[in-house]
Amino acid sequence: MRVSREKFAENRERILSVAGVLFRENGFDGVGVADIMKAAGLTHGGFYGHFGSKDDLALEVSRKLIDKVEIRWKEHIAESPDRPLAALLDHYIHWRTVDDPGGSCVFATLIQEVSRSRGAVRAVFSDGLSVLVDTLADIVPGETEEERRANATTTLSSMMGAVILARAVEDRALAEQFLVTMRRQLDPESQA
Amino acid sequence: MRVSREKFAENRERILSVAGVLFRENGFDGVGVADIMKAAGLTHGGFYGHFGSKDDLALEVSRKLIDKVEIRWKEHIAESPDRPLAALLDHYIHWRTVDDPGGSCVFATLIQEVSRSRGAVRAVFSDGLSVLVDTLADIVPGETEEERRANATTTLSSMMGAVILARAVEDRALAEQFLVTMRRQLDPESQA
DNA sequence: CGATTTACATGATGGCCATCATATTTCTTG
DNA sequence: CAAGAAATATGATGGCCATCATGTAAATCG
Repeated sequence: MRVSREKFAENRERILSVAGVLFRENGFDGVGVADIMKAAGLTHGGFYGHFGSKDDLALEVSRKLIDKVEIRWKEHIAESPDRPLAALLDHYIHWRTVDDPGGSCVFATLIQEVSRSRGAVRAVFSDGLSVLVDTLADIVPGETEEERRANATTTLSSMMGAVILARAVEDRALAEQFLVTMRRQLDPESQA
Repeated sequence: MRVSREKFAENRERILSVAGVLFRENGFDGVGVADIMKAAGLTHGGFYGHFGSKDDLALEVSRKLIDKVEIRWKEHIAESPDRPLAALLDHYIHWRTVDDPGGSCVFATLIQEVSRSRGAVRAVFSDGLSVLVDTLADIVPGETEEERRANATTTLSSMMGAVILARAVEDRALAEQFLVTMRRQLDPESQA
């Protein structure tokens, strides 16, 4: 059954959106094309009218999710010109991030699987991380440009590391320690 | 063709060892039973004479690799009583760790995949992280016990985060930044 | 040394998955 | 409104994978 041009575009977007959630929740390898289409309210066969392959979808989803991270970070920074780092950290180091992987930062969910791969998806992730370092370098403390870049790389590793470990730990209190202590350490002056 | 009792035990160990490398390199889902057996110099059928299932193997490998991390950390600490944290960091935050995932820390390779799962493997990883926090709490700076534990959780997140991100980045210089700046930040006084 | 056990090899089996072929139904366009 | 285009559904297809069944040869034990 054919659908309207408009519905078609809507379906494509829904596939992308649903795939973004499922990939982050279960990994690229943990979700099948049929799962994605079902979650989008369609059947598996129609997939190839929208995308050339699952890899193509993964690439497009990756790009979209990474763009979203960059945009969201810049929004948080722009919205709190007086304490941009604090705003960003309050947003990122949060139970929401830990408890809802499907709606969270792609890097905190898929970076290890992507690091094992070669090809376009890995390149997109790599470039995305580089952009985040640049973004952080504008808001972290430091006397010189060099010092700020150094601070940006450690801050990025630390915030992502804390979320990744908090997710792995079953003891809720310990998970909270990962979040709270890191939040405090990365910007002690301006706590939420 | 039957093999001696001794050879049997050797084979079992080789399967465990080879699986440890392959799992870390490709993820649990990225390696098949046949791959593992082939790498161990055997054929796929014999696998079930050694292990009940692939999941059983994954659990046993996880335990072994986590024990190995704990033991290695304690060795490094014991071998450098004057600068235990520095010794540990020099060992962990290293190109070797980044470039040889198959021989490196299980957490730095598999923690995200495990975090998505439920069950025994996840519990083992969770407990393992807890032990590492305890271990770190004995060697990080801090006036009070509480302060040291806080410091331990952030240190653990940060060192693992740095290695994970360094692996994801294709630009070798940026990867080095992740390592070097984190190494310096976590124990500025005693650099290698 | 013979009988039996047993570790491994070979070769199914069934399930899942990415992809494709075809049919169907609805939109679009003239 | 009719004819063609096109989006999706249904239903293959072939590959991969975990697991199991059976055969075989070597080790163990009496």
